[in-house]
Amino acid sequence: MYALVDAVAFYASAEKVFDPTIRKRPVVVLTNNDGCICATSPEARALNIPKFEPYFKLKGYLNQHNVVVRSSNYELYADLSSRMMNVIGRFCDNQYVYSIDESFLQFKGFASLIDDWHQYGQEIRLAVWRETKLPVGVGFGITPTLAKAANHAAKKLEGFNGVAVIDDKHSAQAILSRMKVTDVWGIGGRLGKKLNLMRIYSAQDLANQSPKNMRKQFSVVVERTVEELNGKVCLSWDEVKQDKQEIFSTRSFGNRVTDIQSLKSSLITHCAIVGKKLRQQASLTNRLVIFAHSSPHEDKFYKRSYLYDFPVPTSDSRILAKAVSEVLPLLFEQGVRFYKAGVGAIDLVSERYMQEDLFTPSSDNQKLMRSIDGINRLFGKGTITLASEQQTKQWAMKREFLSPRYTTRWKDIPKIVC
DNA sequence: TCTGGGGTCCTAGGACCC
DNA sequence: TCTGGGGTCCTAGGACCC
Repeated sequence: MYALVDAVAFYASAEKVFDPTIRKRPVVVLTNNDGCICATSPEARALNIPKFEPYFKLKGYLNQHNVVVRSSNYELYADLSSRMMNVIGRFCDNQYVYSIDESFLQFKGFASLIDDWHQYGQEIRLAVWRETKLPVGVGFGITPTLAKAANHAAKKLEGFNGVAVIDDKHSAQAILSRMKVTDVWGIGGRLGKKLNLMRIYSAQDLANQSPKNMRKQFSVVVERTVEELNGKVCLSWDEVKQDKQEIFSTRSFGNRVTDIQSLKSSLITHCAIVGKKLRQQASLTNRLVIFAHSSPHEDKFYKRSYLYDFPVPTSDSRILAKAVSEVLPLLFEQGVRFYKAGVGAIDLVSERYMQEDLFTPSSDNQKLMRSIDGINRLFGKGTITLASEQQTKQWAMKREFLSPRYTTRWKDIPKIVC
């Protein structure tokens, strides 16, 4: 048995944790640079506020309905996320944190101890609420895809109250026939349109298809989805939590960047982020993509990207940063108003199978990098950085409606006034 | 005044090689 | 009369997710 547990409108709910005055009000949270709306509380959803629309287009409507607007407060969300994940992790044999607000659970030995999954789901919800004040939905299923579907039902369909269980053909059919095909994990708008043309409208319609045929018409991914909807596990636990094949860090700038120093310091910050993520999954990269471009909404779109090949695969942030320094003059052009830049590690290999180069002595210093990761974990992000990250913060993002970092900064700690 | 997210994986098509 | 291979690598764009 698997479960998927995730938070209801996580960012919006996180904003409500330490601010009870907005608990009952519509809340929206914006993406980086206050660009788009990326989370809507149930009250905001009731006002038909769409997700991923540019904020400036909806400003008037939001004001008119007295909607609370917040910038993304990642420090807060990351901390609340780890608290939430800790609580959830107590309830299963195996937990895989799939994104900031959702985790898959696997039940092996635990399963024999549980006789009522519905009740167990409610226990999880209650524990998370009691300890973090975050509302979560719980879906149980005999495959990961069915757990996802149950989770959708738990939160979006009438009559489930936050928990849904798919443990046989019957319960699967009852839920899948009430779901649109595009509500299935992995089926988006484009595929949905094509499927509709084939008279496949509900999730159950999709489950009724022949997997072989779906592979022919679409891809392996759709084939596996159909199998999973029918209770056959295709995404084994190891596959669900597979290592990433590529790791990117990219960001649009708070203000357009026109000088080479700012571009450099942003790119090197991205290197540090990518390096850290590589080390987290014990991977090394053979090549780095480095890119920068102007706004796609501008008349003449400037875009350049370069591939940098390392003689020896690495996860050392300093070596990644050196690649940026080399490529930078080719990337930068005077007069361009840069809108976004980033780096991506592609062609990853496991640390375990690292192939040393006979002629290039390794300058990779795993121990140093691990120590830096440890110090930053202990004393906070940014305690130790590469010097070139620091040179300028001109490019930092815009966050006009930022709430306090209640749990990660002493000066922001909530005060109780009697 | 101007404003438009971030991340991952897959695929089709082209270039190139023998 | 008409016909012409197979593999690898790269890139851009598509698709999906939250």
